[in-house]
Amino acid sequence: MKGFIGEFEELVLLTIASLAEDAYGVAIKESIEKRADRSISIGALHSTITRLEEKGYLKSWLGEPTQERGGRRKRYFEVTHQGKIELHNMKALRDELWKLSKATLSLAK
Amino acid sequence: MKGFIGEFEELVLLTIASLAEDAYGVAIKESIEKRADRSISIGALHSTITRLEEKGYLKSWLGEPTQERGGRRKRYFEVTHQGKIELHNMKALRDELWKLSKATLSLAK
DNA sequence: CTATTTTTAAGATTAAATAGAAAAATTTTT
DNA sequence: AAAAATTTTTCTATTTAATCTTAAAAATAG
Repeated sequence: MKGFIGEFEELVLLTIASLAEDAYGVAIKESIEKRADRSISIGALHSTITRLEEKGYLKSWLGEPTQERGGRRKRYFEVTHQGKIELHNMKALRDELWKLSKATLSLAK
Repeated sequence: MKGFIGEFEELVLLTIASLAEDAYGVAIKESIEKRADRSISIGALHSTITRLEEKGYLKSWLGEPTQERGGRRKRYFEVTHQGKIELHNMKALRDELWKLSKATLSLAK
């Protein structure tokens, strides 16, 4: 067990958090594609989600069938407490490094 | 060619930026270990650095031999303009997601 | 030549991407 | 109403890329 979170794993966790009540596969995919301006495959998303659940950073449950059009029941996701802690840790580290590098990383010519 | 930066690649870039004038292998390794409280191998660091140079996010040059103890000459690193842009993009996306998820990600019980 | 410091290379493991099959629900057709 | 087709979504298998581990090689000083 290692515990580190990859770049895509972190993006998925943050997106799920931002979607709150409506975090299921297809909505997560569309949200990432819109915000990150990057096209992702649903398969890549799903295998990442499975990995995150195994690591204990994500939990899920099946929703009730909606009376809209067709379709399989949605599986909803939520970031666990442990997942939130990891996200906070990663943010704290990056914020510190950005603070230290502010001058160096300026894009001004 | 894809262009995405992995979790460790980003950490390395930020650390190099934060070290400014003294960014060479061993110093980078020690800085990461101290700040991230995570032990890394020098080999993992160097293969990541090589990848970042190939992608154009990092440039390097050999330093002069120091007249201290023995040892090979140091190779110094610097984040390229392209690398800075990538770091800025990643930061902007995460900042946005954090802003949207603030309530959800609170650690309060 | 020996000890030190650092880089570099090779091989194994884990994360992420691609491609597409399988399920479950609704709608249309016979 | 049963069968077939359609829609929406989840899940599986395989390949490719990122990361880790281990250890060898190179350069410098004494």
